[in-house]
Amino acid sequence: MAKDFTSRKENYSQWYNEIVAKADLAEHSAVRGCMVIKPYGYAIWEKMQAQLDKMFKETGHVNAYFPLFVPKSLFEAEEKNAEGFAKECAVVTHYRLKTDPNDKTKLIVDPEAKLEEELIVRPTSEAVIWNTYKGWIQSYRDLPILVNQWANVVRWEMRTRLFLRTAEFLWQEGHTAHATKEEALAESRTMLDVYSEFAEKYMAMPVVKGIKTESERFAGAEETFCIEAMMQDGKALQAGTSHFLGQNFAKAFDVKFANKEGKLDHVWATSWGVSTRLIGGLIMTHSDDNGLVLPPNLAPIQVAIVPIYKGEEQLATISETALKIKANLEAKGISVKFDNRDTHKPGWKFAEYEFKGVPVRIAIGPRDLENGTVEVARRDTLEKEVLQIADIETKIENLLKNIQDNLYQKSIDFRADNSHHVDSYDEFKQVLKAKGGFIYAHWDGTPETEEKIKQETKATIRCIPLSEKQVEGKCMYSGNPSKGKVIFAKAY
RNA sequence: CGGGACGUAGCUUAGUCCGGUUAAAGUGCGCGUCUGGGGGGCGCGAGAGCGGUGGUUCGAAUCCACUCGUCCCGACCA
Repeated sequence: MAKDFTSRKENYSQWYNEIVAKADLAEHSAVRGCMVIKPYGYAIWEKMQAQLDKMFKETGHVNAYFPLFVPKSLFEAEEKNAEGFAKECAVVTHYRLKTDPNDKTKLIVDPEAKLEEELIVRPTSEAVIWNTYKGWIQSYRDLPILVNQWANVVRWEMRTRLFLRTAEFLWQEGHTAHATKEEALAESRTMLDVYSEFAEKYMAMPVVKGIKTESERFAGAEETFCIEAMMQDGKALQAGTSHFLGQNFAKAFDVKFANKEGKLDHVWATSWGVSTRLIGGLIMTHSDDNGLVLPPNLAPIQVAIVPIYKGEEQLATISETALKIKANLEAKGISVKFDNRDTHKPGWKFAEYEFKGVPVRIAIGPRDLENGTVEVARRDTLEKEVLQIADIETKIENLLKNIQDNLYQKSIDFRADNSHHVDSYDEFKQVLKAKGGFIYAHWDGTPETEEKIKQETKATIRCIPLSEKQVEGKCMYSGNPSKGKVIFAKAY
């Protein structure tokens, strides 16, 4: 079994860090707060990208690329957006280095090479993009613009954690322009649905779709929709956001179009994004005390085949069977690794695939060849069974589906067990302390109350859930009228 | 940015309080050998000058100052 693993119960943060390190997903880099995403971790990101990209295109979007740098004058154009991100921007002030006259082995910033205007390393791309859209849009015939970009952004965070919060991260950001408010609103809801479908079907991570309160809203947005997931420590993770930007950016960048009536109007906008943070969510949703657990739909390796053999001859015989199974599985679109490395023992490989979260492992040894069987182990439950080799491909295919469903169901159950409804503030504090998780409670809709609850308990309003039937009541804190319950939780 | 902890071989750590020969162990790595259905055994070998800089001292991993970085708890945030 896995050795030297911190358990979730012992120390949840340490457990998380160890999984990231030992499953070979990422490591810290020489640059403060920035990570190196290692091949195995990046492979998960590629799987996510491929699926999301497909879904974006199915909903009519196309990809483009905009620059990393944002001139300060553009950045400051949309006031609220600029203000919201100002505290965490990296700024380029010079464009040249030169040899240090005092030490020929060193370089210094050439003071002669100061930029006339500073460049902001994008924390998000609304500014450059809307400045560009200005040139693309004259008429309603130019709309809508449905563009996505895969990019990196930089937010100079104080405290970073691999995947969950890094100073530089990878993401996609969709930026759309529309002729009407209704269309833009519908777009932001469509993308919210894309995100939640992706989270639930591919990540097997249940999410609550909701609306952010004013204080949690994206800087520059009229409305922020979000998906919120629950991690195994009961804390909430904002897994994706979709913003209805109103006409804020169109006004800031003077983007107008002539409508069918020939009148000029400002364009309506949305933006939406998910990031490498999803990998953090994926880890914290499914993994256990033996390491990473990956849902089959996103696992870079879905099936690992481990031969057990003595001598080259036996390996050759086993390889024949193994390669046949591999080919048949691959024909079904299943990714298979036949691990015939002679440099590691079977037991070592078992352990490795286990903490790397490979959903299914097949072991084939001489005993199996005699009996016409293979040993199949599933990562989610750690169960092993010996199966007849006949039609093994269909059995594996079904098993993968089964694992995917099981992980999702387990997460749904976990969330249900850790969601609570409360009516009074005392009860709220007690449940928050004793159980954590999502707490549904009435709130009077004011930022003041929200802030006070945050100050007193560290819990924030994660969202106003969209699916809940909104039943009126009284705010648990102020006693004032409430339009419906909202979700409180401690968050990442 | 505030509070706390920590930086010694690739990794995990002992040694630091109370300075003193050649810095110790496990694991990992290399070679050989026996092995092979859950991180295998035995033998041999390579590998660090103790995060960095500057001080104190006859002598510094150990004491002092500064600095960089990491982790945890807060504040901020996707």
